[in-house]
Amino acid sequence: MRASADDQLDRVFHALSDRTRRALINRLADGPRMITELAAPFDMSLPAVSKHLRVLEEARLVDRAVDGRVHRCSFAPEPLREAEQWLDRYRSFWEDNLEALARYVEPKKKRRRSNR
Amino acid sequence: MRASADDQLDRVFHALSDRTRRALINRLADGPRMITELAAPFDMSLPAVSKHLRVLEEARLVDRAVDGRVHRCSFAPEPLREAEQWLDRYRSFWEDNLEALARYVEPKKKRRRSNR
DNA sequence: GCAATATTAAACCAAGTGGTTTACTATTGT
DNA sequence: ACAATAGTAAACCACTTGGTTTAATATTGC
Repeated sequence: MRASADDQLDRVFHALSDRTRRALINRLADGPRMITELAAPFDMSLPAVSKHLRVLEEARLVDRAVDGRVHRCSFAPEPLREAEQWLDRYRSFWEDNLEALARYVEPKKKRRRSNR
Repeated sequence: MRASADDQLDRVFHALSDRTRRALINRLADGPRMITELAAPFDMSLPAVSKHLRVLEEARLVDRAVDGRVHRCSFAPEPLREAEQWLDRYRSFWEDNLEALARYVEPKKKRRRSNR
């Protein structure tokens, strides 16, 4: 029943690929919230938000503590670190671009990593 | 016809949510490749890979230069920077976790950002 | 000219997505 | 006991996804 690292990255990036879910993360980063609270600002039904939260939970980006009839959701940042680690392998590429831009507007520094 | 920043993030994270597409990016990071070359290691049909490349192109993660019958694809890193910038707003959260772990295994440094 | 090569197009399919509405369950306050 | 509240479940829908296979198009080498 081994969930591969690829499975986990699939789930995390998928979870992040919807703006409603990104907004939910953003609100949760301010602190735990019950589901009705979380859903309030969104122009969609409560079950719709509930499903989005489930996707976030499956990606382990959200934890849920049930207390009576209230489900209190909290932000679980760890998977974002995994996503960031994947991106990090390509950081030098886009940083090169920034450097290229810097060279263009302010041609002072010397280039690094010109071999591509 | 304004493509919002959210649209772009939707497309990029969606593009990254499939391991085949992540693997394609990984190969392209070694340098431009024609499509047949790119498709070779994958256990799927050429049209399937072609579709994945289209998804990557729509997310602007891949550029294509057509030269005769050969389409040469190259890695376009810029959108990864945008994705990383989104993630960056939450970096302190998972770095806190690393600090917590560090404190646990090697309880020497003092804590920062304990207020959550 | 013609066969081989590189690639997309089109039609199809099963499964998944993102939303709805209408129940339903469980808990709480009075 | 009962009404209100918090949330999920289930059924449904249109659309998308990720794959297939079978054309079709364009270019190249001989």
